[in-house]
Amino acid sequence: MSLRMPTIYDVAVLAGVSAATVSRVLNEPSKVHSEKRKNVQEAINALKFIPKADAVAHARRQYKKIGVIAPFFTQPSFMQRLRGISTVLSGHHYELVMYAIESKKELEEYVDMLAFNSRVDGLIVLCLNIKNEGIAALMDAALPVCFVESDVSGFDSVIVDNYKGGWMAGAFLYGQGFTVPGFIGEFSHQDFAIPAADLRLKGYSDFFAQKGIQVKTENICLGPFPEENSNSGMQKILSRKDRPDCIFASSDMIAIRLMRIALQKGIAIPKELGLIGFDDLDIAEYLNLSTVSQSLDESGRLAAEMVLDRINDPSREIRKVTVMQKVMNRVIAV
Amino acid sequence: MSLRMPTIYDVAVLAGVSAATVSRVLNEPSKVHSEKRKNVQEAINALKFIPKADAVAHARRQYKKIGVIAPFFTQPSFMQRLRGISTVLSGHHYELVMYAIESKKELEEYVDMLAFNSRVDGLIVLCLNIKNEGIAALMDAALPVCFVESDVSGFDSVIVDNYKGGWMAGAFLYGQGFTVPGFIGEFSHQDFAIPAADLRLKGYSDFFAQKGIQVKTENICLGPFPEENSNSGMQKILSRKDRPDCIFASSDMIAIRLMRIALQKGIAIPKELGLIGFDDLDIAEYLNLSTVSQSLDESGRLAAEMVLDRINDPSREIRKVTVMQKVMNRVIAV
DNA sequence: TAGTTACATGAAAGCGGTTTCAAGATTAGG
DNA sequence: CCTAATCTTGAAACCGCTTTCATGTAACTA
Repeated sequence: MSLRMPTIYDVAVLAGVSAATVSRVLNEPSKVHSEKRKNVQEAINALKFIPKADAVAHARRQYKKIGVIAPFFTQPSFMQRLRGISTVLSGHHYELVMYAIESKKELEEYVDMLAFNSRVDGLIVLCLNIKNEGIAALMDAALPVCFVESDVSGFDSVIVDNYKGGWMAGAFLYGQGFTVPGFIGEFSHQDFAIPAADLRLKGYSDFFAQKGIQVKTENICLGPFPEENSNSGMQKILSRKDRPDCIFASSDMIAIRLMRIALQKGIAIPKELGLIGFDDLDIAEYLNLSTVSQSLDESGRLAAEMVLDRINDPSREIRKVTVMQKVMNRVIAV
Repeated sequence: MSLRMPTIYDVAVLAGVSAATVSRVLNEPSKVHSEKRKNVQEAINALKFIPKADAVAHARRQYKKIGVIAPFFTQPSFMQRLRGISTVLSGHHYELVMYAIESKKELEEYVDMLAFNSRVDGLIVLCLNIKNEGIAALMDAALPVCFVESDVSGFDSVIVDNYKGGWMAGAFLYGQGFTVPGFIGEFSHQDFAIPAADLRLKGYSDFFAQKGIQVKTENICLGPFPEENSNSGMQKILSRKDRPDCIFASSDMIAIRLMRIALQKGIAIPKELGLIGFDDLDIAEYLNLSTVSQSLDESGRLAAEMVLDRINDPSREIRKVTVMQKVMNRVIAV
């Protein structure tokens, strides 16, 4: 093990050229005479020279890093978005650095730091409610940012139409002949995260309202989950004589919980109970759960592409993309 | 928006001191006379100076970044490990950068790059089978590395005893009175990932063998999952007259799939069918699935701590930690 | 053949901090 | 009051590349 790794100067000396020339063969080989180029290459190989990413970044003021900030570990859906982001970034040789935030305070600190201390070339913000000061800081810093699930004026965003998603869930269940709608969901209790479930419920209710059907209060069950099992809200709703004949769960995680409870009670899905979730997590497909897909992977991909795009052209017009949603109708085969 | 962000030199000029002094008040305030220190602080505030992380890293040759390399998006368990890692790193102001690998080739490329081009201060390798050249490169680079789930000589590791885990699963089911053991699992088909399921099966079989019971071939169902639903291997096994009375699933994901199938068939768990998974994903608790916990969060935490430790003391002895496993006995309450 | 133009190259100036080292100013010790 | 030890400080080197700019050559025009 060599104590000191070779530098570009070592290569330059060995090849009998200047450091600038070595840099050129590394970055724009065509600009260097073929013969010299060959020498330099040999020197590079001989010394096993590999440019230090750090020094390159410093000189170019380009870090090749994109930050992703999100309350990662609260919902599995983030991971799926991350997958989409990761695919795009690694294809463009960008690093993905995770900032997992867990409190309002943390959020503010991270935003400030990311805005002003030159750590990343761009930022993707997932489902986070950044307040005005933070937004101003990001704007000031002229950092390329893409918001996912929130529409911040002056910034690119990937938008999820939760209201419409709820509407679609309603339409799906209604289309299957169900007429006594129920809802289970968990409203966000974190002040720094974007609330989504309530919008979904709104869309769902409005759909049924428009058909002259009301989603009754007693058929709405709000988390937090998991809770005590035996007398949980889900249990109770399903046990009632006049229980809803279908349920929209505001997320797949909640839906599979309900699914288990229902099956355990001997209630067949979807025969005796309509069920649709929201997200389309991998696990939904795995368990054959019908759900409203919000194209998680793709929303990640989109966000990553938008950030990369803006890095290349910081002055391009602001772009807002609404992600496609679709109902995944899956049959729980027997 | 200022076109140019203030540098340490701007601060120095404004405060009437040298850059070195500014650097000192930033890093070792006690070493600078209180009066000057006050001036400098004021200048810093006035200019809203924030040191560029990049420049600091370059000067200190310390990036404050730990890389985590793993086949992230293949198994949900990685995310839970990541959570443990993330907690520790953010507590120590280290960034977490994800390298998601998806092929053997990618693995080799990333390892080489991480070893020699100075991107990270340390590396955590999850469930990856790095071949000798790669190991040698890491060794050469003297990069602090911690392997999780593989024991590489000369490096710190967090080890999971999959054989023992399988054994424990067997003991659990046997302890509940089950005597016709079945197994479902998915053997790794990726040449770059650590195979775990087969070891678990081995431990499981050996436990029963030692009780004079054989895990019959026809009661073993190997993936890949998901497969065609109606005539899947899981379905078939559960439909047989002489079906096993208990099942060990090599991962929670597989277990919950089986759980759904069983409940749907009206087979009560654990009354009519014993079931235990492996991993203890969040979802296992959520669905009340009994499982062998491999302390995912903690294994992440441990790995992160070991890497940080070694960064601080590169010459400390190699450390191998075996992660605690325990059976989580959960009752699927009615 | 003289005058341009295009190409190839190296010196030197960044990038923005940290850290060593030596010197000057203070304080302490005798 | 003099010498030694301790504090404070700034100059300068350093981290390891990229990139601009000026210069020297070779290749093209007219």
